[in-house]
Amino acid sequence: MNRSGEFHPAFEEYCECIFELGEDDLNVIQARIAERLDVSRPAVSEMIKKMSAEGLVTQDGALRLTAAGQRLAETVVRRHRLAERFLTDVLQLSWAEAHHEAGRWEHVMSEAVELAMDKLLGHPTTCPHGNPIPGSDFEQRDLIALSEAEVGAPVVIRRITEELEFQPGLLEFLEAASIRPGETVSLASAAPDGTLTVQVGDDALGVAAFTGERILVST
Amino acid sequence: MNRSGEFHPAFEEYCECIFELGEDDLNVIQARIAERLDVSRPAVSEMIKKMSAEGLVTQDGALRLTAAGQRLAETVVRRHRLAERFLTDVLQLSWAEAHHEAGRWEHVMSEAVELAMDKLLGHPTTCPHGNPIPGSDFEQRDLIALSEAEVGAPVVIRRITEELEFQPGLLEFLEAASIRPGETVSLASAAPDGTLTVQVGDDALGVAAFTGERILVST
DNA sequence: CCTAATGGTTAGGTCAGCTTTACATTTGCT
DNA sequence: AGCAAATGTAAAGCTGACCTAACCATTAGG
Repeated sequence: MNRSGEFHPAFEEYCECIFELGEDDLNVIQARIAERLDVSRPAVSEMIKKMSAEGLVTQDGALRLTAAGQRLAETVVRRHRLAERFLTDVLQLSWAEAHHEAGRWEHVMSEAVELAMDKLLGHPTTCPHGNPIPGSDFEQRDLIALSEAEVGAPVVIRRITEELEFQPGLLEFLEAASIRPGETVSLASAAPDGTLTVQVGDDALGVAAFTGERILVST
Repeated sequence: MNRSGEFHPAFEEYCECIFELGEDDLNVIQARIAERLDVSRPAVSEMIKKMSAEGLVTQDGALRLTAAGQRLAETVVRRHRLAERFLTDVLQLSWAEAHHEAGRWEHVMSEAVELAMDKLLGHPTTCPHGNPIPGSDFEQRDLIALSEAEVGAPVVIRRITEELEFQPGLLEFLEAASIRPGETVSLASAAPDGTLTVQVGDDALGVAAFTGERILVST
């Protein structure tokens, strides 16, 4: 396996997870990693220890990726999101299929493939859900949560946060309802408990508070 | 991992190996598998026992794939060769890169990807080295070994046998020398020990006996 | 300020897929 | 037929990545 120096699916998976937790503005702690990767806390503890020994993370106070860890994480996330773009744009898979597939591809793509795919796709800056591709010339713009949008005002969907990809079936649901980057929608109403009613073309759609806070839009 | 019923990289690898040994008209025995997969004979013995229990192979007398084993093998080989085609034709990787990459992709591609890739590529019938893609409408034609060709007579390269892909560096060498399916070459001479001199355009190229016996051509 | 929940770690165990060493068979000649 | 080489298998052990049970440390609120 280990043909090219690095390459360690488990380390890659953990680095990616830490990276994405940071992206989602969540507390980067072992317990969160355990949840996302669906493994026990001891498993994470053990793994972090090994990664620490390998110089991928530090644990002085907070859990942080080292420069090497960051590099590895960005590589994996980049490959994941490029793969997703390829799978949806070229092979016409659905979001959900693409997401699962990419979760395996990311550990298997070589640098040559990464480069070739990037070129083939015309150097995309985001994955199909709008999350930025590390290393691309993605430009940050001011986004607000869908739940923060003004009722009645049109907004453009920009990004479905990585965290939502862990909600079973949600990607399929959002894709089917045309809640995807680039679509213009508006808030029909917001219930006191945070549940939203979103107007998508002629259709109204109920969106849970948790979800509404994790869909980013521009005004 | 195991989301879709089957999926067991090790079993896949062994089934594929058995399938390809058969393709190459070699004795399908554990010792050959051990060599090809670069593992110890006991490892193979153990694995075969498990695969036997899973109904993938039988061992009554000769080692044989069952119907289920054959199906799995064909799926993996099909994915491998489709991936190779994609990697060379679309992503412009070299043979050698494609071969290594495909060796990982084959275990990671879903059926959806397999179908989409097949369509994208226009239902190819062979991999870049000319080996047939299982499930495609590949048509067997009469081929002879390059070593059997008549000296001076032009022949068309059709197939670089799977066995040669295990010779380190050979794929790169052949590709660089334009020994690839579709090319017309001729035998300039054949030494008594079987070593060939092949005329490729304006260049002459020495080819080992072992290699010459495993490159198939049509007259 | 104390308790309950949350988070990290230790200890001990499992499982897959390997390894080496050793031994028992085949096979393939001459 | 006889013997060396080639092949299969048993035994014991390793490693990576996981698990549960149990325990301590920390945090957050009422």
